[in-house]
Amino acid sequence: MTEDSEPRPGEGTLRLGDLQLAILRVLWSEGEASVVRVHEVVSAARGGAPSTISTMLAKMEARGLVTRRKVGRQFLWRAAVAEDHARRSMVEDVTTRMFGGDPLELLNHLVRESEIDGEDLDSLRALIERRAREEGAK
Amino acid sequence: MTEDSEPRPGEGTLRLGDLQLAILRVLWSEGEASVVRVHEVVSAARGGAPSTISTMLAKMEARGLVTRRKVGRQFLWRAAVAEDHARRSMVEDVTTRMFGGDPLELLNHLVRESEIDGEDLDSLRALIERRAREEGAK
DNA sequence: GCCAAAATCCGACCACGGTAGTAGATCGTG
DNA sequence: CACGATCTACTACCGTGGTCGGATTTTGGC
Repeated sequence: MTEDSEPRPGEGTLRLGDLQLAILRVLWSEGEASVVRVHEVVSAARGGAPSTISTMLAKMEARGLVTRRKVGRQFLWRAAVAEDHARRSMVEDVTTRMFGGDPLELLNHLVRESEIDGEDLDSLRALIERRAREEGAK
Repeated sequence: MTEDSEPRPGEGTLRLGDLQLAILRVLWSEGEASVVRVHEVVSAARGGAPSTISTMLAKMEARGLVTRRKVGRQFLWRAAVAEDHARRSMVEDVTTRMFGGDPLELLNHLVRESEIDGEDLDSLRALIERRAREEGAK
Protein backbone atom coordinates (compact mmCIF):
# COMPACT_ATOMS: atom_id res chain seq x y z
CA MET A 1 0.00 0.00 0.00
CA THR A 2 2.41 2.60 -1.20
CA GLU A 3 -0.06 4.53 -3.25
CA ASP A 4 -3.73 5.38 -3.10
CA SER A 5 -3.36 7.62 -0.07
CA GLU A 6 -4.69 10.74 -1.75
CA PRO A 7 -8.29 11.46 -0.94
CA ARG A 8 -10.32 10.27 -3.89
CA PRO A 9 -12.52 13.04 -5.22
CA GLY A 10 -15.38 10.67 -5.79
CA GLU A 11 -16.79 10.99 -2.31
CA GLY A 12 -18.88 13.94 -1.36
CA THR A 13 -20.14 16.60 -3.71
CA LEU A 14 -17.34 18.15 -5.66
CA ARG A 15 -17.70 21.89 -5.93
CA LEU A 16 -15.71 23.49 -8.69
CA GLY A 17 -14.99 27.17 -9.10
CA ASP A 18 -15.15 28.94 -12.43
CA LEU A 19 -11.44 28.80 -13.08
CA GLN A 20 -11.24 25.18 -12.04
CA LEU A 21 -14.04 24.33 -14.41
CA ALA A 22 -12.42 26.28 -17.22
CA ILE A 23 -9.17 24.37 -16.67
CA LEU A 24 -10.93 21.03 -16.50
CA ARG A 25 -12.76 21.77 -19.70
CA VAL A 26 -9.46 22.17 -21.53
CA LEU A 27 -8.14 18.99 -19.99
CA TRP A 28 -11.28 17.08 -20.84
CA SER A 29 -11.22 18.19 -24.43
CA GLU A 30 -7.48 17.75 -25.02
CA GLY A 31 -6.71 14.80 -22.80
CA GLU A 32 -3.36 16.18 -21.73
CA ALA A 33 -2.12 19.74 -21.77
CA SER A 34 0.75 21.87 -20.49
CA VAL A 35 0.26 24.95 -18.35
CA VAL A 36 1.05 27.08 -21.35
CA ARG A 37 -1.54 25.33 -23.46
CA VAL A 38 -4.21 25.55 -20.76
CA HIS A 39 -3.42 29.20 -20.31
CA GLU A 40 -3.67 29.76 -24.02
CA VAL A 41 -7.22 28.47 -24.13
CA VAL A 42 -8.46 29.76 -20.80
CA SER A 43 -7.03 33.25 -21.16
CA ALA A 44 -8.77 33.71 -24.47
CA ALA A 45 -12.12 33.60 -22.71
CA ARG A 46 -11.37 35.12 -19.33
CA GLY A 47 -7.85 36.52 -19.23
CA GLY A 48 -5.36 35.88 -16.44
CA ALA A 49 -1.66 35.22 -16.02
CA PRO A 50 0.02 31.86 -16.65
CA SER A 51 1.03 31.66 -13.02
CA THR A 52 -2.62 31.76 -12.06
CA ILE A 53 -3.19 28.59 -14.04
CA SER A 54 -0.10 27.04 -12.56
CA THR A 55 -1.08 27.82 -9.01
CA MET A 56 -4.61 26.60 -9.50
CA LEU A 57 -3.39 23.39 -11.08
CA ALA A 58 -1.18 22.79 -8.05
CA LYS A 59 -4.09 23.33 -5.70
CA MET A 60 -6.22 21.02 -7.78
CA GLU A 61 -3.58 18.34 -7.74
CA ALA A 62 -3.51 18.51 -3.95
CA ARG A 63 -7.24 17.84 -4.01
CA GLY A 64 -6.89 14.96 -6.43
CA LEU A 65 -8.72 16.70 -9.25
CA VAL A 66 -5.83 16.45 -11.70
CA THR A 67 -2.60 14.53 -12.16
CA ARG A 68 0.60 15.48 -13.93
CA ARG A 69 3.40 13.78 -15.77
CA LYS A 70 6.83 15.13 -16.58
CA VAL A 71 7.69 15.29 -20.25
CA GLY A 72 10.94 17.00 -21.11
CA ARG A 73 11.16 20.35 -19.40
CA GLN A 74 7.48 20.65 -18.77
CA PHE A 75 4.51 18.91 -17.21
CA LEU A 76 1.51 17.51 -18.94
CA TRP A 77 -1.63 17.72 -16.89
CA ARG A 78 -4.57 15.42 -17.03
CA ALA A 79 -8.00 15.51 -15.40
CA ALA A 80 -8.51 12.98 -12.63
CA VAL A 81 -12.26 13.44 -12.55
CA ALA A 82 -14.42 12.56 -15.53
CA GLU A 83 -16.58 15.22 -17.08
CA ASP A 84 -19.52 12.95 -16.60
CA HIS A 85 -18.79 12.60 -12.93
CA ALA A 86 -18.55 16.35 -12.52
CA ARG A 87 -21.83 16.85 -14.33
CA ARG A 88 -23.57 14.21 -12.30
CA SER A 89 -22.20 15.61 -9.08
CA MET A 90 -23.23 19.18 -9.84
CA VAL A 91 -26.73 18.20 -10.87
CA GLU A 92 -27.05 16.09 -7.76
CA ASP A 93 -25.88 19.04 -5.73
CA VAL A 94 -28.51 21.42 -7.02
CA THR A 95 -31.12 18.67 -6.74
CA THR A 96 -30.26 18.12 -3.10
CA ARG A 97 -29.93 21.78 -2.25
CA MET A 98 -32.98 23.19 -4.00
CA PHE A 99 -35.36 20.34 -4.74
CA GLY A 100 -35.28 18.21 -1.63
CA GLY A 101 -33.21 15.62 -3.46
CA ASP A 102 -36.03 14.71 -5.83
CA PRO A 103 -34.88 14.80 -9.49
CA LEU A 104 -38.50 14.79 -10.63
CA GLU A 105 -38.99 18.16 -8.99
CA LEU A 106 -36.08 19.53 -10.95
CA LEU A 107 -37.47 18.01 -14.13
CA ASN A 108 -40.78 19.65 -13.33
CA HIS A 109 -39.08 22.99 -12.81
CA LEU A 110 -37.25 22.73 -16.10
CA VAL A 111 -40.30 21.85 -18.14
CA ARG A 112 -42.20 24.70 -16.54
CA GLU A 113 -39.56 27.43 -16.55
CA SER A 114 -37.23 26.78 -19.44
CA GLU A 115 -37.33 28.30 -22.86
CA ILE A 116 -38.53 25.27 -24.71
CA ASP A 117 -40.20 25.27 -28.08
CA GLY A 118 -42.34 22.67 -29.78
CA GLU A 119 -39.41 20.93 -31.32
CA ASP A 120 -37.69 20.55 -27.98
CA LEU A 121 -40.88 19.14 -26.59
CA ASP A 122 -40.83 16.51 -29.31
CA SER A 123 -37.29 15.40 -28.62
CA LEU A 124 -38.15 15.32 -24.96
CA ARG A 125 -41.04 13.01 -25.66
CA ALA A 126 -38.73 10.75 -27.62
CA LEU A 127 -36.30 10.76 -24.72
CA ILE A 128 -38.97 9.66 -22.32
CA GLU A 129 -40.25 6.94 -24.60
CA ARG A 130 -36.75 5.56 -24.96
CA ARG A 131 -36.30 5.58 -21.23
CA ALA A 132 -39.73 3.97 -20.76
CA ARG A 133 -38.74 1.12 -23.07
CA GLU A 134 -35.53 0.54 -21.11
CA GLU A 135 -37.47 0.64 -17.91
CA GLY A 136 -40.01 -1.86 -19.22
CA ALA A 137 -37.34 -4.23 -20.47
CA LYS A 138 -35.36 -4.39 -17.27
CA MET B 1 -33.88 59.07 -4.07
CA THR B 2 -32.81 58.41 -0.56
CA GLU B 3 -33.16 54.68 -0.66
CA ASP B 4 -32.73 51.93 -3.20
CA SER B 5 -28.96 52.24 -3.22
CA GLU B 6 -28.34 48.67 -2.11
CA PRO B 7 -27.30 46.40 -4.95
CA ARG B 8 -30.31 44.35 -5.93
CA PRO B 9 -29.55 40.63 -5.78
CA GLY B 10 -31.48 39.95 -8.94
CA GLU B 11 -28.57 40.60 -11.25
CA GLY B 12 -25.94 37.98 -11.83
CA THR B 13 -26.06 34.43 -10.62
CA LEU B 14 -26.56 34.29 -6.91
CA ARG B 15 -24.38 31.70 -5.28
CA LEU B 16 -25.42 30.61 -1.85
CA GLY B 17 -23.44 28.67 0.69
CA ASP B 18 -24.89 25.87 2.76
CA LEU B 19 -25.49 27.98 5.82
CA GLN B 20 -27.01 30.77 3.81
CA LEU B 21 -29.34 28.34 2.18
CA ALA B 22 -30.26 26.78 5.51
CA ILE B 23 -31.06 30.22 6.88
CA LEU B 24 -33.08 31.21 3.85
CA ARG B 25 -35.06 27.99 4.06
CA VAL B 26 -36.21 28.92 7.55
CA LEU B 27 -37.07 32.42 6.42
CA TRP B 28 -38.95 31.15 3.41
CA SER B 29 -41.00 28.74 5.43
CA GLU B 30 -41.73 31.04 8.37
CA GLY B 31 -41.94 34.40 6.66
CA GLU B 32 -40.21 36.21 9.49
CA ALA B 33 -37.96 34.83 12.20
CA SER B 34 -35.62 36.01 14.92
CA VAL B 35 -31.98 34.95 15.16
CA VAL B 36 -32.90 32.67 18.02
CA ARG B 37 -35.65 31.03 16.02
CA VAL B 38 -33.44 30.59 12.97
CA HIS B 39 -30.74 29.13 15.16
CA GLU B 40 -33.22 26.78 16.73
CA VAL B 41 -34.14 25.26 13.39
CA VAL B 42 -30.74 25.39 11.71
CA SER B 43 -28.77 24.05 14.66
CA ALA B 44 -31.02 21.02 14.87
CA ALA B 45 -29.75 19.87 11.50
CA ARG B 46 -26.16 21.13 11.44
CA GLY B 47 -25.20 22.57 14.82
CA GLY B 48 -23.49 25.90 15.28
CA ALA B 49 -23.60 28.83 17.70
CA PRO B 50 -26.24 31.57 17.64
CA SER B 51 -23.58 34.14 16.85
CA THR B 52 -22.78 32.26 13.67
CA ILE B 53 -26.33 32.79 12.49
CA SER B 54 -26.21 36.39 13.56
CA THR B 55 -22.99 37.10 11.72
CA MET B 56 -24.14 35.36 8.59
CA LEU B 57 -27.41 37.22 8.63
CA ALA B 58 -25.49 40.51 8.84
CA LYS B 59 -23.34 39.54 5.87
CA MET B 60 -26.42 38.53 3.96
CA GLU B 61 -28.13 41.81 4.71
CA ALA B 62 -25.12 43.65 3.31
CA ARG B 63 -25.59 41.67 0.12
CA GLY B 64 -29.30 42.39 -0.02
CA LEU B 65 -30.33 38.79 0.53
CA VAL B 66 -32.37 39.52 3.65
CA THR B 67 -33.96 42.47 5.45
CA ARG B 68 -34.72 43.01 9.09
CA ARG B 69 -37.21 44.85 11.24
CA LYS B 70 -36.98 45.73 14.89
CA VAL B 71 -39.68 44.31 17.11
CA GLY B 72 -39.28 44.83 20.84
CA ARG B 73 -35.83 43.75 21.91
CA GLN B 74 -35.09 41.69 18.88
CA PHE B 75 -35.00 41.75 15.13
CA LEU B 76 -37.24 39.86 12.82
CA TRP B 77 -35.53 38.81 9.62
CA ARG B 78 -37.11 38.27 6.29
CA ALA B 79 -35.80 36.87 3.02
CA ALA B 80 -35.30 39.46 0.28
CA VAL B 81 -34.93 36.87 -2.45
CA ALA B 82 -37.77 34.56 -3.37
CA GLU B 83 -37.25 30.84 -3.14
CA ASP B 84 -38.33 30.61 -6.72
CA HIS B 85 -35.72 33.10 -7.80
CA ALA B 86 -33.00 31.20 -5.96
CA ARG B 87 -34.07 27.94 -7.55
CA ARG B 88 -34.17 29.44 -11.00
CA SER B 89 -30.79 31.05 -10.53
CA MET B 90 -29.12 27.88 -9.31
CA VAL B 91 -30.55 25.77 -12.08
CA GLU B 92 -29.49 28.36 -14.61
CA ASP B 93 -26.03 28.31 -13.09
CA VAL B 94 -25.54 24.57 -13.45
CA THR B 95 -27.08 24.71 -16.91
CA THR B 96 -24.60 27.35 -17.98
CA ARG B 97 -21.61 25.76 -16.31
CA MET B 98 -22.11 22.15 -17.24
CA PHE B 99 -24.49 21.99 -20.19
CA GLY B 100 -23.44 24.86 -22.41
CA GLY B 101 -26.47 26.84 -21.35
CA ASP B 102 -28.90 24.44 -23.00
CA PRO B 103 -31.66 23.34 -20.60
CA LEU B 104 -32.57 20.51 -22.96
CA GLU B 105 -29.17 18.96 -22.35
CA LEU B 106 -29.82 19.03 -18.62
CA LEU B 107 -33.25 17.51 -19.19
CA ASN B 108 -31.60 14.83 -21.26
CA HIS B 109 -29.10 14.13 -18.54
CA LEU B 110 -31.81 13.85 -15.91
CA VAL B 111 -33.97 11.47 -17.89
CA ARG B 112 -30.93 9.33 -18.61
CA GLU B 113 -29.22 9.31 -15.24
CA SER B 114 -31.88 9.75 -12.61
CA GLU B 115 -33.61 7.07 -10.65
CA ILE B 116 -36.97 7.29 -12.32
CA ASP B 117 -39.65 4.62 -12.25
CA GLY B 118 -42.64 4.03 -14.50
CA GLU B 119 -44.91 6.21 -12.46
CA ASP B 120 -42.51 9.13 -12.62
CA LEU B 121 -42.34 8.67 -16.36
CA ASP B 122 -46.10 9.00 -16.50
CA SER B 123 -46.22 12.24 -14.55
CA LEU B 124 -43.41 13.52 -16.71
CA ARG B 125 -45.44 12.77 -19.81
CA ALA B 126 -48.37 14.66 -18.33
CA LEU B 127 -46.08 17.56 -17.58
CA ILE B 128 -44.92 17.73 -21.15
CA GLU B 129 -48.41 17.52 -22.56
CA ARG B 130 -49.53 20.36 -20.37
CA ARG B 131 -46.59 22.44 -21.46
CA ALA B 132 -47.26 21.52 -25.08
CA ARG B 133 -50.83 22.77 -24.78
CA GLU B 134 -49.65 26.07 -23.35
CA GLU B 135 -47.10 26.37 -26.07
CA GLY B 136 -49.68 25.68 -28.74
CA ALA B 137 -52.17 28.17 -27.31
CA LYS B 138 -49.78 31.06 -27.07
C1' DG C 1 -33.09 51.38 40.85
C1' DC C 2 -30.47 47.23 39.99
C1' DC C 3 -29.42 42.83 38.30
C1' DA C 4 -29.60 38.68 35.76
C1' DA C 5 -31.14 37.02 31.46
C1' DA C 6 -31.77 37.51 26.60
C1' DA C 7 -30.35 39.15 22.25
C1' DT C 8 -27.30 41.57 19.34
C1' DC C 9 -22.99 43.49 17.73
C1' DC C 10 -17.93 43.35 16.97
C1' DG C 11 -13.65 41.65 15.95
C1' DA C 12 -10.90 37.68 14.93
C1' DC C 13 -9.83 33.35 12.55
C1' DC C 14 -9.64 29.62 9.16
C1' DA C 15 -10.36 27.51 4.47
C1' DC C 16 -10.46 28.07 -0.20
C1' DG C 17 -11.08 30.09 -4.91
C1' DG C 18 -8.77 33.28 -7.55
C1' DT C 19 -4.87 36.32 -8.91
C1' DA C 20 -0.26 37.36 -9.79
C1' DG C 21 4.90 38.92 -9.18
C1' DT C 22 9.09 37.05 -9.03
C1' DA C 23 12.71 33.86 -8.22
C1' DG C 24 14.72 29.46 -9.69
C1' DA C 25 15.58 25.68 -12.83
C1' DT C 26 16.40 24.06 -17.64
C1' DC C 27 17.48 24.06 -22.34
C1' DG C 28 18.74 25.43 -27.02
C1' DT C 29 21.94 28.05 -29.53
C1' DG C 30 25.47 31.29 -30.99
C1' DC D 1 30.39 28.43 -22.30
C1' DA D 2 27.30 31.88 -21.57
C1' DC D 3 22.86 34.00 -22.36
C1' DG D 4 18.29 34.53 -23.24
C1' DA D 5 13.94 32.10 -23.63
C1' DT D 6 10.86 28.84 -21.31
C1' DC D 7 8.64 26.74 -17.57
C1' DT D 8 7.82 25.84 -12.95
C1' DA D 9 7.73 26.84 -7.94
C1' DC D 10 7.16 29.86 -4.08
C1' DT D 11 5.00 33.42 -1.62
C1' DA D 12 1.72 36.74 -0.77
C1' DC D 13 -2.95 38.88 -1.15
C1' DC D 14 -7.89 39.64 -1.49
C1' DG D 15 -12.90 38.29 -1.07
C1' DT D 16 -16.20 35.49 0.99
C1' DG D 17 -18.44 31.57 3.41
C1' DG D 18 -18.32 29.76 7.86
C1' DT D 19 -17.37 29.80 12.90
C1' DC D 20 -17.11 31.91 17.41
C1' DG D 21 -15.93 34.22 21.94
C1' DG D 22 -16.78 37.94 24.36
C1' DA D 23 -18.45 42.84 24.93
C1' DT D 24 -22.58 45.55 24.77
C1' DT D 25 -27.26 46.72 24.90
C1' DT D 26 -31.89 46.05 26.26
C1' DT D 27 -35.44 44.33 29.38
C1' DG D 28 -38.37 42.34 32.62
C1' DG D 29 -38.76 41.41 37.41
C1' DC D 30 -37.67 42.03 42.16
